[in-house]
Amino acid sequence: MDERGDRIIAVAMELAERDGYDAVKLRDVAAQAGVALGTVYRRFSCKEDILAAALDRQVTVAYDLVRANPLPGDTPQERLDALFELSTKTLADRPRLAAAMLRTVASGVPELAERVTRYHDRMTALLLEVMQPGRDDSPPSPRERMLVELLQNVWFASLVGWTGGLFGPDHVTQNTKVATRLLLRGLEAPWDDSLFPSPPDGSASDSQPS
Amino acid sequence: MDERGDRIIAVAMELAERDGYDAVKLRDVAAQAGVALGTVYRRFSCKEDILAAALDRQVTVAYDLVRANPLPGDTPQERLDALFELSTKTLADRPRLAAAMLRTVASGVPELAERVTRYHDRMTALLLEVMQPGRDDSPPSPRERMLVELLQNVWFASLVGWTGGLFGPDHVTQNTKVATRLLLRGLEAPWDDSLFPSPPDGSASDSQPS
DNA sequence: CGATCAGGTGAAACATGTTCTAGTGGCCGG
DNA sequence: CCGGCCACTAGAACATGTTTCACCTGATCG
Repeated sequence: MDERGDRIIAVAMELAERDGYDAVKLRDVAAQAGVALGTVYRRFSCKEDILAAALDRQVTVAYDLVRANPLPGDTPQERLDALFELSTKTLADRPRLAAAMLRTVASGVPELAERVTRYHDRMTALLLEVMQPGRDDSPPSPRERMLVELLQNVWFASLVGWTGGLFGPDHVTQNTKVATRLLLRGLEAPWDDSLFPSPPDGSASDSQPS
Repeated sequence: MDERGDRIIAVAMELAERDGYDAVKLRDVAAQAGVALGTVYRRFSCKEDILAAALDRQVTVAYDLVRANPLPGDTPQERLDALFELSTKTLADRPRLAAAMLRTVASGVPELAERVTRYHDRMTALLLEVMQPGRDDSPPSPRERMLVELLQNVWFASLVGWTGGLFGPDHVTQNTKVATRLLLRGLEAPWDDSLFPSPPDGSASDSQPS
């Protein structure tokens, strides 16, 4: 449908992949997408909006992929490991594109809040799906929400550290793996539920694990 | 000593605090700092370099403060809570400056790698100091390193979520608090040390906790 | 003293994100 | 068919990060 918008995103991703954020020059994007510069700005509020849209697209693709081909592993921990390893490898294959998209997420531009929220929510849904394959879209328990949020935090921040040159992609996988184990283990024990905020819809909190 | 460099950083912070990242216009910075534009570029490789330097300065101030006035709390957990709460509040008081600095850290610009590393290392030292006040600079154990790294990850990513408009600053404190508890608790149990990579200097790994 | 040099200055020039304008063509309700 | 409207286009215009240039000043060294 939105042929033009799609082409713009695709071209921006190509340019970012090849030569990084600065190489995504909107005049080039417009030219290679076969549209005028004004059209780019009709569809997207700014340069970073395009890359945020690219991220949305990427995570949607990943979600559909995982729904179609469930990840291997008999436990949530194994499947989470598999997911993060796969995702990190995918990003590491196109490091400049990854850096450009991460930078966009962290830019804090208010116009991007909606897209970033969408990205975040889809990533959350993906993690929940991986933890419990085939779950309906029943609301997760507060502790599930928290676990998934913290794992995303660790993964995201580690990726930023990687793109910032602090360490290599292996470190990202490593951090995430350790976090998964520590957090899952930390959640095994009983908890003061006051730690976990009630979900916005006010559903009942889950019971303690055995 | 570096009167000019200091003024440049100070002016950039003022402008960022008042009106955000885009308001840090280098011509204005130069003018208000009383130097020529070329001088700005002699000291800093780019706009983001200035903000990265500002972040370095901020974390150094925080470190000295904590060394001088130890945080309250009888356990590492309590002191970590106090540190993150104080730090988050400090950032939340100047949200635009915080957003500008976070954005800079996540920009992935290679020229910033050194400063970002310095920021990261100082933050690490700060966390270690808070966990064990008055510790000499003996190298931390692998599990201490990992704990501190993961906590930084959660804190950083939550801050990014806040500056991106996903939620308020309370959520940052909340996330960090829960992470502190889960990770500390997760670390109480014995661990397969293969999870924790050896520190770069090759010092012996620490023993299991009782 | 005179040469050299590092750093500073002011201004221009350039590159690119962003905005604006005028014109064009197609589509739609009447 | 007509008039209005909306998306698109080409291009200029503007703002700001970045680079470059020509020149100056003060310190240092021989």
